[in-house]
Amino acid sequence: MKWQQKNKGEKRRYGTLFTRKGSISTPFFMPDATRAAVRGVLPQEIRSAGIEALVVNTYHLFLQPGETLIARAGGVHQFMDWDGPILSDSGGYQVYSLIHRHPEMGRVTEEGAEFKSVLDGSKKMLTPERALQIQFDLGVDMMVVLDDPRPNDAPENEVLAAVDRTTMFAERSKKEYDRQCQQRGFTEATRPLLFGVVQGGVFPDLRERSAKALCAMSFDGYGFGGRHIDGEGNFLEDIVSHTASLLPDTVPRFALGVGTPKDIVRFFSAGWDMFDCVIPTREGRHGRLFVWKDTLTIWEDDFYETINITNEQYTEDFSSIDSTCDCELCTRHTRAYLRHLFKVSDPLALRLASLHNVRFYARLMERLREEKENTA
RNA sequence: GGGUAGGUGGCGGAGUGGUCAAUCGCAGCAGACUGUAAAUCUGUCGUCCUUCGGACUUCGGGGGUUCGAAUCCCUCCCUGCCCA
Repeated sequence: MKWQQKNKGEKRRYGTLFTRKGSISTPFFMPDATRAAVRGVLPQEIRSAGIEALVVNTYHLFLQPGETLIARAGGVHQFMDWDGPILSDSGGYQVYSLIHRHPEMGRVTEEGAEFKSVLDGSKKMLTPERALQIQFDLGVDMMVVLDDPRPNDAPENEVLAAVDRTTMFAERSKKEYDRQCQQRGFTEATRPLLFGVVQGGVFPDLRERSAKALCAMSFDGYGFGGRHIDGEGNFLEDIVSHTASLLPDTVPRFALGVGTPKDIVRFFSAGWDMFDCVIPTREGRHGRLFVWKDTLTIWEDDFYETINITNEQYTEDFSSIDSTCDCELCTRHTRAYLRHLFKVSDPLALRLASLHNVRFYARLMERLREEKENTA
């Protein structure tokens, strides 16, 4: 058993995920350490913020520095100094963000994803098998199969084809996974977890088709693939709930790339357990800070707000970013100081802001777990 | 003292008779960001008016030429560089 739910049968799920690097209470959030670093922040600081697991990226580490080097370094944990569980995304998102959004950057074929490297333009082939091999070389604890996400405005026939390709990729991935486990001598207790990713875009029947095919392969967990918002930014509540309902309730559900704090709460309420997103770090680097509205519970819609710290109004604001936050930034510095650090482009600004937002996300997950008695 | 290059919007710096309220960069102001091509990108950026629009005042100062001047002429002021 890799995941155990404490409140069986309920939609909002509280459980424990067991990985070979230890167990984690769900729901939980993983900051993205795409290139084996949570941009600008030390692993120790991430840990102190209450984060237990990270996400690294197969495609990016494959390109640089290469999985062989990381293997020689003793694996990605040792390489980046992170003891806790690490999940690697497969490069499937890059199929979407690089190839589908910029067709000149590559193409997806039946064989796999053919990328034009973002570093030097050279051709890089990522087959489902290769993606798995790389993840084994990285030495991560949770793996994701290569998938083929499509934009939500893609026509149904295109999404159907992507679903079937994702299914085919998943089959090959599973086969390669079993082969690798055997070859590397992993036991049931030491093997990394493998996640399949449900595609199907905005079409319920395609989500069903995808989930059904994947579930037949018995993955350790399933991901919500593609995007959960439409072109206007509306949350696709029905698709998110529907997709969760298609999955077995005995395994963890991973909402890939989710999301804003509000979206995470929505996903959780729809039955999802694991999250990762670039928002806390990227938006932190861009000067947007998450702040609690402390009179409200997280089940209400406006439980937080964001402030753009570079705005003029904070020039002489000597209060803390969030008086209820226990991060380095909030306990020791003022809004005016952080604004100043951004204005003079000091790297410290990026670090403090990222760390604060990560702490906000970690605290959000704590509150999701703590405030369960308030669930209706 | 002689020569020479120049003085343009907060700064740097284009433009050298109309299409110039004036390219562009920086700074400023605001917005975006969801499995990271992101310390990035977008908008705005003389003043005033509610606007896709309009009005007004600008290119060192003053005067002039012209239907029309940041651009041409005269004059004054100022700065850099070179020679004494």
